[in-house]
Amino acid sequence: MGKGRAPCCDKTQVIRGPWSSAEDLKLVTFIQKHGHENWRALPKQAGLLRCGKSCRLRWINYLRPDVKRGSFSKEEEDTVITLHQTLGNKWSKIASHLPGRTDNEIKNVWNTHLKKKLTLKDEDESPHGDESKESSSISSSSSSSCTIMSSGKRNLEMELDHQKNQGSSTKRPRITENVKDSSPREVSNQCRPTNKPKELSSSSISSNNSNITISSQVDISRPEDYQIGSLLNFRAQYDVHNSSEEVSKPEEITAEIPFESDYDFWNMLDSLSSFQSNEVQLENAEACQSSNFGDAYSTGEEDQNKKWLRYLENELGLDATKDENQESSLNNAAETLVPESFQY
DNA sequence: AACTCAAGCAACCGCTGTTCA
DNA sequence: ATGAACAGCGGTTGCTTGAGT
Repeated sequence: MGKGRAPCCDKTQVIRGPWSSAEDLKLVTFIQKHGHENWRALPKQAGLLRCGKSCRLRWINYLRPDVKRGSFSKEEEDTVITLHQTLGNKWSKIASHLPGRTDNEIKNVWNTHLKKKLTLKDEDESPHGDESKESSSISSSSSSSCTIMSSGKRNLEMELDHQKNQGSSTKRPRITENVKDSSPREVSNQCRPTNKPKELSSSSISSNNSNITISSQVDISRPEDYQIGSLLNFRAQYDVHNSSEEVSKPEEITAEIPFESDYDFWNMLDSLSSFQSNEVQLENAEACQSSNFGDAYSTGEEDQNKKWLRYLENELGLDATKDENQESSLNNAAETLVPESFQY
């Protein structure tokens, strides 16, 4: 026996880089059917040319149904800041306090936003030594990513653009031509300073489901309940319709409320209304809360499985499903993606 | 319009902890 | 007790995108 560990996979035999929609679908399909008891064996069994680690990461950070996406709310940021003070860079520990957020996401937010904000805050405070500023400085960091925007004007424009578009449900996810990466970026950049509303892709599904996971008693078919539900864990301070003192400044409006993601969410919801039954959502969420996603589905939730797949495929831009035959076509597709030879 | 630069994020890398034979 | 196999974690990298010039 040689010392040292064998590499987790033969790197010459695996694909690296961004995941394609087809790969995502393969992975989700497989995990739904069989769970993920063995990450190392999973890629082979699922017909993926990926390292097991890569599959795991993709699932946990992106494909898992209860993953929440979009910009961090002020409460979430405050939670991260607070927890970081006590836990340090224990991202997974911090993530455990933020339902639906992944350690990777929190780490990124910390490194890109929060660290800077705290640095700025320190610089602001140190010359004056004014402790009383603390709360305001953190809430100015409220920033969520959006406050980082240098220009309040731009922020305001975003908000106005929002309002302008609210009546329209025509905003659709941008389907990139690049098959290599249909997914993550468009979604996660919702907070980027731009006048063009960001569009959702596959991850919006996760955001959707995560909110249900968080607040299973909430009727997600109603916007107000969605709003409450999505923020339930953060004491639901952000009533979109009630302006608190924090939203008195234009710069802070978009920062205070993860509104853009909500907006996208509703557009998406419109287009998917036929799919979104609460029961399905709740049961999917419950299923996914168990560590082994597949187990829940092996209990005879075949129907929901199909719907979930259809939904995912739609989100991934593999939208071959427009009519009543959606389910069967998707199932066929899914079946072909998972090697038939593989049997548990 | 073209270019440069910085921000943001997904994915990778390598290490550690845990489990099991 | 030992070491291999595996999952998980945290740090880092590299690509994409939008803003600024």
